[in-house]
Amino acid sequence: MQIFKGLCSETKCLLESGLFKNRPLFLEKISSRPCHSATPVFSSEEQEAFPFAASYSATPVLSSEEQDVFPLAARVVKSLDGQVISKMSFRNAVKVHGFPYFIDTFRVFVHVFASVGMEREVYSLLFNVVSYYQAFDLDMFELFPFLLGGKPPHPEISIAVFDVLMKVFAANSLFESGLHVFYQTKKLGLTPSIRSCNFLLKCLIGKSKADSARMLFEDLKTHGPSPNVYTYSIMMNLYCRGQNVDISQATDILEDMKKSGESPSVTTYSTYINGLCRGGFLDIALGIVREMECRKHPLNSYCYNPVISAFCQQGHLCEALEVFEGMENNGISPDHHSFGILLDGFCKQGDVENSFHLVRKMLVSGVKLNIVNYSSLLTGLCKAGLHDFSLKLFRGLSASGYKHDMISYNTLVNEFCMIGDMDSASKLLEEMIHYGYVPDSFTFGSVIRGCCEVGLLGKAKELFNVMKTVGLLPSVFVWNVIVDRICKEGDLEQALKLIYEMQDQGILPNSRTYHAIIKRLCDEKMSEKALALISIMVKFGSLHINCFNTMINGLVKQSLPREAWKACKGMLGLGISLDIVTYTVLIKLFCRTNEMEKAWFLFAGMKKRGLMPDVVTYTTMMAGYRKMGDMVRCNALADEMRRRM
DNA sequence: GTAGGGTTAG
Repeated sequence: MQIFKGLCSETKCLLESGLFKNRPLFLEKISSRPCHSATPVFSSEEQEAFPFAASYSATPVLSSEEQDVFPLAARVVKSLDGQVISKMSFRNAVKVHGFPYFIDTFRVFVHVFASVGMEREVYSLLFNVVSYYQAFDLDMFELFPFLLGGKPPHPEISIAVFDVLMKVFAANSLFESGLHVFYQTKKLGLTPSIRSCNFLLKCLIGKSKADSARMLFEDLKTHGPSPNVYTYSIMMNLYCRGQNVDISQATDILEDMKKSGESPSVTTYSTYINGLCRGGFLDIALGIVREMECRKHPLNSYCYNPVISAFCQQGHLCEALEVFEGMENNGISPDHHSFGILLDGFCKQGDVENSFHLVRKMLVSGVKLNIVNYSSLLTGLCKAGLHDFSLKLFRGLSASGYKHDMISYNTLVNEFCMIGDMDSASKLLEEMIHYGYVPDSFTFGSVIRGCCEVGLLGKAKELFNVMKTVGLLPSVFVWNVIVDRICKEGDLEQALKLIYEMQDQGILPNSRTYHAIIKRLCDEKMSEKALALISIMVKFGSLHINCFNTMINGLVKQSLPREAWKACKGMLGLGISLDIVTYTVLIKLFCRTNEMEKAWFLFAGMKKRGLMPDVVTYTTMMAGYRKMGDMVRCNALADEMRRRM
């Protein structure tokens, strides 16, 4: 065993004999005896109990040769049960002996354990003292000089202590103190271990202290200890996670690694691949996976899962499945996440058949479905219109011992609200409250939208106020639902009033808010006002293509082709490309004016651009030809549509 | 206590 290294053979024999195992006696006595630095370490009974310790019994704990005492005391401590340390209450010991004395004893123990590499015990001791300092609001900065004890540092022991202290501070989110230990350790001419620095870095990032993390990382690169592959992977994760992916910074990490001679690991790559997928660079991500396959670089499910997820999010389930199967063909078994991602993808599309096929595969592979997977299935069944079956599954899960969570409840509540089945939604809502779940913004949003769907605007507004009363800030989604309903009911003035109100409450209207207004203005043939609103909005931020499509559609409906084209050009000028809806609206424009050649030109053009015409596009074209009496072309298009759909 | 991933609305 490593901790026996360097011990004399007699002592080693004694330790290995098991004679001194499970003897918490020593610590208990030490901590319960009022002891001064000059008091002998061992009582007479202890000298009997620990014969080998007797020869050191005259050595004071805090003598001038303190550091020589540590390894000796370590031999004694090793013979005790390590649990003693973790069970020891710093607070109680301080109560018994008083702070000034006990902290001295405590320092000795920390050093004793550090000197023999018993890091767990050092961690436990320091965790105790830091918790005490926190509870009594003491100055953490005292701990560093205190642990030094006013002496020159022992190179190995001090590093072992400060490394753990850094970790304890980091684990408790005491970052200033953690960084202080890092810089003070270096000031003493010592080098903290890169492991502890990595842990501090990871904790900083975990608590959104990105700036501090970056500063620490830069410090490590320039002044050491040199970052290792873990350090780079942690930093890679900073730039690749969450909503704000910074792919250029992430790519710089790879460059930094190259310069420093560190090779990216499969974790570094999988994190980068995740960032690429989240940042919208799916093709590059897939390219990296393929290259890793070609180069026989180690790959695992972490590399494939983000790619599968990104394809699912785009609704490209065929591609997602292809990657999933490709991964299996490469000898990498899909894990629970791989299945979960793909299952959710199928469910979001309401593809019950493929979902259940995958469920069977999961069961065959020995992967047990969890509540997350079942939540996906609940959604899938509802998306396929099988709400009753979804509810049955929901009930069956409870009967099988699964515990529903907020998400599974919210999923079903939301789906029932979406089809306006407010009775079923209310029953579930009551049930979830009965089981102790507090409706959150999502629950309220769903129910408010449900009420709006079925025309219960009064009830929706009531719930909207309840939300505010219980301290839930309605999100922009909830505001939009209300604004949308009010617009649909034709009360433009009230809708605009609400938009001011939401701004006053710090919620910025988004493209969807304005879409509701633009749609209403167009429906009321007030296209000029809608155009004016769009031009104002463009100045404030990017408008979703739906706003332009609704606008252009309104102009076409009002037979204002010139204005429609102008809006279309304006949209292109902003760098927004025409989508299937825009093409369809423009095709409708030409069909109305019997300009079928132009309509055909657009129809062919969209296909050339890779935009697949949908049912609306086909039927618009077909209606145009039928109006012209060209049944041959009309039927040809009907055949083509049947073939493609 | 040196690194990475999946579930709820328009």
